[in-house]
Amino acid sequence: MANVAETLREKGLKVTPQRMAIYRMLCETRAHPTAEAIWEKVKEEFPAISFNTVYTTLGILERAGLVQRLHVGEKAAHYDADTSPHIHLCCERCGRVRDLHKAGVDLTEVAQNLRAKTGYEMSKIELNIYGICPECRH
Amino acid sequence: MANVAETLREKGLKVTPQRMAIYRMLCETRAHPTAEAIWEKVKEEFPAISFNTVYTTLGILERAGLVQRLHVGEKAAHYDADTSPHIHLCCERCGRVRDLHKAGVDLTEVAQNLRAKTGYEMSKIELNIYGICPECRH
DNA sequence: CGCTATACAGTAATCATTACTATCTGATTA
DNA sequence: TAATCAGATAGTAATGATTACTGTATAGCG
Repeated sequence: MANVAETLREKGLKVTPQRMAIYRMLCETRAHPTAEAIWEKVKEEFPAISFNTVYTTLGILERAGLVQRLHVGEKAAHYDADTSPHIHLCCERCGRVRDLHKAGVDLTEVAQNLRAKTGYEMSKIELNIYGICPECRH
Repeated sequence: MANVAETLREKGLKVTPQRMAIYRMLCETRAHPTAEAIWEKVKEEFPAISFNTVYTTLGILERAGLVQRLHVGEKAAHYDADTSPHIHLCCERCGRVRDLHKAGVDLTEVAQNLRAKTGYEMSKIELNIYGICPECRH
């Protein structure tokens, strides 16, 4: 995370100002923004950037393993620069998504056990929990 | 499951032939079909049934707590008449979704622990694992 | 600097899902 | 059993997220 340009180059991606802005923004937030929210933020720096560029760039970053695409709920996807497997808590009222790293469940370990038991070659594990956050319960 | 009509009536839903066919089909399969697949199957019995009716009926059954709507992958939702919280294994090649009830993780217990720890009022828990199934690995 | 593959902006197309509307039907009451 | 009515159905249109396409611009490399 020290050098955004270097990280992109290591993955074989061309380094462009738009790409750097998108990836840097994701690394600096903990809010799990949607593509639209990322677009709004990056437009402050690049007023001419198109939504399409943001969207396709996020897909490129995901395929390069630099960001995680989250499918919480049924609406637009959220993005996370933390690619380690961890739990996501999603408030059904305000839509906010939070990380939960320590929860008594080691997802990597669960995946390892299941590989031996089921014969599946695991590639991704998603644990999403929905509910109402303390703030929304007044 | 003994009597589909009775189950619907208990939930305060009107009992119609289309509804019974949709719900019965879901109870009898273990394949986690999409709305489209359900439509194709039910059309054998009701050739005039519309996709929309299948789709909205599935939403009604979900809201009544009779079926579970699964968001595995990024494509169309899958449906499951088993509403207990359990793990879903999804093959990224053939798209098949399988249940996994015993996996060393008690999802209900995880949710209980998190409620105390985070203050969230949990309502739903989703654990999806993606990979390649043994069959698709040849 | 000049070349080439690829990124960008803008727009159009696709796909799942939801909304709308005019009939039709299951359940209830007389 | 017939009348009534809330809600279900079929058909179609609208929405919203995602993907595809196209002409131009730019990063990386010699």
